[in-house]
Amino acid sequence: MDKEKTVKKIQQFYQKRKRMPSFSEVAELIGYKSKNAVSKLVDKLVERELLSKDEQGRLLPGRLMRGVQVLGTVAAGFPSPAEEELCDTLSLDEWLVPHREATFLLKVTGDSMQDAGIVDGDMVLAERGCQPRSGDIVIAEIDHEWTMKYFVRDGAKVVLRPGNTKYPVLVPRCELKIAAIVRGVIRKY
Amino acid sequence: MDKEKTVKKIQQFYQKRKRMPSFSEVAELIGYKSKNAVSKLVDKLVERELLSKDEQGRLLPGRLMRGVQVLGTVAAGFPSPAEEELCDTLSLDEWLVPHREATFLLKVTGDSMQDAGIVDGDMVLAERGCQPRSGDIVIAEIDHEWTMKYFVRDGAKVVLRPGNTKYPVLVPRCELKIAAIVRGVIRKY
DNA sequence: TTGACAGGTGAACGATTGTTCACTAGGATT
DNA sequence: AATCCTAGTGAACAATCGTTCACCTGTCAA
Repeated sequence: MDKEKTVKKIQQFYQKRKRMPSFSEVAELIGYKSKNAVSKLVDKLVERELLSKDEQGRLLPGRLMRGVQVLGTVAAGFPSPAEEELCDTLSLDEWLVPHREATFLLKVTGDSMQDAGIVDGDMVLAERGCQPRSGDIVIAEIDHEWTMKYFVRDGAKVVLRPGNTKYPVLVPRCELKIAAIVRGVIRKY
Repeated sequence: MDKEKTVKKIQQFYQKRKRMPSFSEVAELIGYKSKNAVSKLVDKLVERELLSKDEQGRLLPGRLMRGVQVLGTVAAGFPSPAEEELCDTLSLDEWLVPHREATFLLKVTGDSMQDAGIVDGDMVLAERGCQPRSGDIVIAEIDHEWTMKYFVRDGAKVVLRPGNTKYPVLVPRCELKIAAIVRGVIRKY
């Protein structure tokens, strides 16, 4: 049986059932009648690092299961199908969210950050409990009002600068609380 | 044992081991000495839809395992911790990538789409094999050169319009191939 | 023709799975 | 004081898990 076909079948299984198949299930997937054949096949796939196994022998989902293919750049030309094989794969969840507990998603309204490429309707990935550095985009409460702005430290003074020349720079009068730092932007069409 | 604590322990286990724990493992996680207690506890968590089970009784990873919290909008004010409990969670992979096989990630170079909020260094999620509609952003080969532009249909004529007034509209001379449609944009800081 | 070898079958193995039963201890209610 | 209910223990159960063995085919090289 073709090894690539097997991996694809397992990928489909994983996507549908949200877990890795057992050896018997793999046998059923690719038409084998014996778990042993699967065992040998899996061992070879593990050797090639296309799959990996538990300490109990169970199959583990690797990057091939969750990820999305990563190709080159647009301007540099479109990669040919032959090159795609060599490319890496990436799990969006793992890539964008290193700390699940402290991270949340926020919908953006308004155009006050459009020069930063963040427009109305975008989703913003924010991480709580971090120390902001000058230049970071932050979710902040300034004088009892919530906004998303650039965090700029100018000597001892701290201001919030919008990413749009239409709006003024905000200087905190009585209070400034930084709730979270923006770690990523997501837009869906 | 606190039910929320249990779910969090399971979440940690899932994030570390990339699979759901067995009942014995759950028992070890939360300090039980009997699988039966776990069985009853899990049944209640399933009733509350905090977990779900296989047809074989095994635990399945739900949205709680993969997802990121979704909060409200920035301009509308920052939700209080009390509200967060009610909020939904979202798996980025499942949300952004409905068709894994046909989707890939591309790095953006240049500023030809900056008015669309796509700037240099962004990652773009593109889907192969779709019919583009007028107004979609596409990855295209025009006269043997690859670019990312708006796809605009004007009667029988088709042009590629950049998202930046600095650049001219592209009218295909000899050939225009649409390779993929841009489904999403991802930026990481 | 012979030998080696990869690929698959089928059956048995111990280990671990989720489920189920009987049972105990502690609170709360009646 | 008597009752009910929840929460947890411990042991037994069939089912399934991954592994391993002997065995049967082809195919390719010597």
